Amino acid sequence: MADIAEACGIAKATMYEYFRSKEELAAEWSRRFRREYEERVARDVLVHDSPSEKMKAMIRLDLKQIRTFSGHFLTAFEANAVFSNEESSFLREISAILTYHNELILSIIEEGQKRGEFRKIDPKFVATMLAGAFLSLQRAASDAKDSEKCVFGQLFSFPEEWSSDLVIDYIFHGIAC
Amino acid sequence: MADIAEACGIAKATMYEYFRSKEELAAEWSRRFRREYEERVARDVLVHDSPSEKMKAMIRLDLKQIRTFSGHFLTAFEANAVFSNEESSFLREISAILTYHNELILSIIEEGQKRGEFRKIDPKFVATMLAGAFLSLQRAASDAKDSEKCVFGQLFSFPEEWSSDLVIDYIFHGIAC
Amino acid sequence: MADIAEACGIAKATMYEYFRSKEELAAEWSRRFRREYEERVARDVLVHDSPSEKMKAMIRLDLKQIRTFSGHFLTAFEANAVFSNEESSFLREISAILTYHNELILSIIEEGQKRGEFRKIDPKFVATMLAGAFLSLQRAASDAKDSEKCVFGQLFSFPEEWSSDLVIDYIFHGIAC
Amino acid sequence: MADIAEACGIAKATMYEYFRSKEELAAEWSRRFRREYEERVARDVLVHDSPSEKMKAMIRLDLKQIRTFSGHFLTAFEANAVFSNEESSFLREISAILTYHNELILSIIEEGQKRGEFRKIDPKFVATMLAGAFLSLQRAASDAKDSEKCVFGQLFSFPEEWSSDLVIDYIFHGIAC
DNA sequence: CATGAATGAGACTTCATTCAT
DNA sequence: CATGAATGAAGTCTCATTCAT
Repeated sequence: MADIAEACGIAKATMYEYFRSKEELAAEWSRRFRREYEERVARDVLVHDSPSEKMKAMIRLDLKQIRTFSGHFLTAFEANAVFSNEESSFLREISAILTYHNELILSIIEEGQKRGEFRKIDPKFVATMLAGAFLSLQRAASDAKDSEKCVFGQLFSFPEEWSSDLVIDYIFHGIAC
Repeated sequence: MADIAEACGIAKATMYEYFRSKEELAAEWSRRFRREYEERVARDVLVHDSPSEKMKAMIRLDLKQIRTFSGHFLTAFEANAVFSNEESSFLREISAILTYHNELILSIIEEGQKRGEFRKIDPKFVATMLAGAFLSLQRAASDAKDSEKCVFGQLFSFPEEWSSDLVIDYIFHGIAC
Repeated sequence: MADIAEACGIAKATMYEYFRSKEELAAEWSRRFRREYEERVARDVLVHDSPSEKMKAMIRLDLKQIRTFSGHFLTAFEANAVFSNEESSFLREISAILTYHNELILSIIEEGQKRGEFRKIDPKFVATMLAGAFLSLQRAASDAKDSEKCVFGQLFSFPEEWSSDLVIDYIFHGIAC
Repeated sequence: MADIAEACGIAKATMYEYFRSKEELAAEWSRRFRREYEERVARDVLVHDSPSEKMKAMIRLDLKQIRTFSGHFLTAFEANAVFSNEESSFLREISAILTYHNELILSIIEEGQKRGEFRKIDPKFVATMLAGAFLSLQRAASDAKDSEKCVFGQLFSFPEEWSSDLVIDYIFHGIAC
């Protein structure tokens, strides 16, 4: 709280005028991110008809998100490890974000399998793989920005060449020839 | 520190006979994990000749690790977000683990591309994707164990069916038909 | 201060237009209570000639006060324990209320002893006893209103039957046959 | 907590080695006081047969307590006003002390009325009166010790002459001739 | 070697108070 | 005159760490 207050140029006490607690601040941050993300999905992803197109659109959206707000999904993911109180409105929001993302992937995969566009792999497994891919890219992007907190950055830094086309190609066709 | 001491059945103060600080304890834990992992890689992965076989062996090893010590890679990954002091011996070790893992993948991929076994994709990108995949599986495994701290677990729980063959198939051939 | 402002339907800051500080607000509240009490004493108590009648009138007045504004004397009494800053205008006022009450009792008792209406007991002691009696009744009345904060209320609740006649009889003749 | 720590010559943090919270510290203090008081009552009061003697013994005990530990009953009484959280182990203890004291008085009075030693006055009322008397004496004693926090002390200071005989006489026979 | 006891530094939070508008 | 917004000071509590025994 002290660090955030200082970064905002206000006093610690001032933060409590806007958020009841640290918990509530984090929850509100998550809530806004989720709402914004859901709107974008509705606008950019769900408008497509073909599951393959939906999948590609989602990958493009996620990559754009990652480049713009590097850290959101990542923090959401990690927050789970740091906060583990019961009855945490923050954790509940975090959970809602990840659940939403997973179910989105799930529904796309399942529809794609029905239509014969995707192979028959356990869709939950695919969703897990994709979530991991985005998480890792996110991490790379975040390291690129803040080289002090860097782990992956020493090796990779999410360069421009890692376009959505590259990601789509990898996810659709794997590494084998 | 109190929790660890209790779990070990010793007094908090006793821990400082063996480790200079919490930081150093974590660093030592990472160090041992890395050494052990490197030994296994030498024994199980590097013995293979073909890059494809090496890759498959590595996937099998990582999955076994995940099922056995669910939490190590994950914690390593997340630790980066929690600890961000400069001059942290722990962070340096964490970084060493991830760097080792990445360079292992890198070298396998590059060799495989030379031999024509893998497609020409930026090997750093592939390493990032693979790291993400393992991370996500790890998370699923960890959620499966402790359903209270669960995020992904509400959907996925790393079932037995997610065999190394499934992971290999996905990574080698992607989701497209 | 926030609670009081809300109860008054004004902003916290507005309170500082009328009172320099929380301290001063409390002091003014005490001052008004004391003035009002002194007026009532002049009107209802001092008009009597006989000390016994004065004493009875005072008991009746105090009981009425207790039933009407349960909490004033009590708060005055307890405030002493909570606020203990030196140089407190509030404490000085509180002290003035209790001092006034004590000296009133004192003068009645002393006159009553001169006239042979009361036994020869240290009048200061009697004043202390009477103050305690009123305090305890006040507490009972306050508990009766707010049973959540109740301590005595679990046993006693200041019922209607505890009339001024009962109090007068007890104070005049004690418990012995 | 800071004040108590300083008075004990230890660090604030050290207090939390012995008491889980401020609340628990207060509760433990109350608990010990109550146990000690109950033991004394069993030893000095309940051994008597006649209710009058019991009453006198209790008055003597309370006065001795007041002179020795000035502040306990008083603080117990006032604590009720300061702490008003639900689920407060402290408040529960405080309540237990006052309830114990009240029920002791009640039982003595009722027995005394049966045996014809006391007049027929509502015993709950008498208990309330007596509690008030002790409270007021306690306050006087406390003021006498700490003249800075003094309210009553400006008038009264619980002199030696206020013996238990004086209190007994007053409570048994009142102020009238 | 092991530890009970102690603690400094810092975390989150509250509240009376101020001040520009 | 009234107030929304801001805050310093203080309060309760935690935790990694130290040290005498």
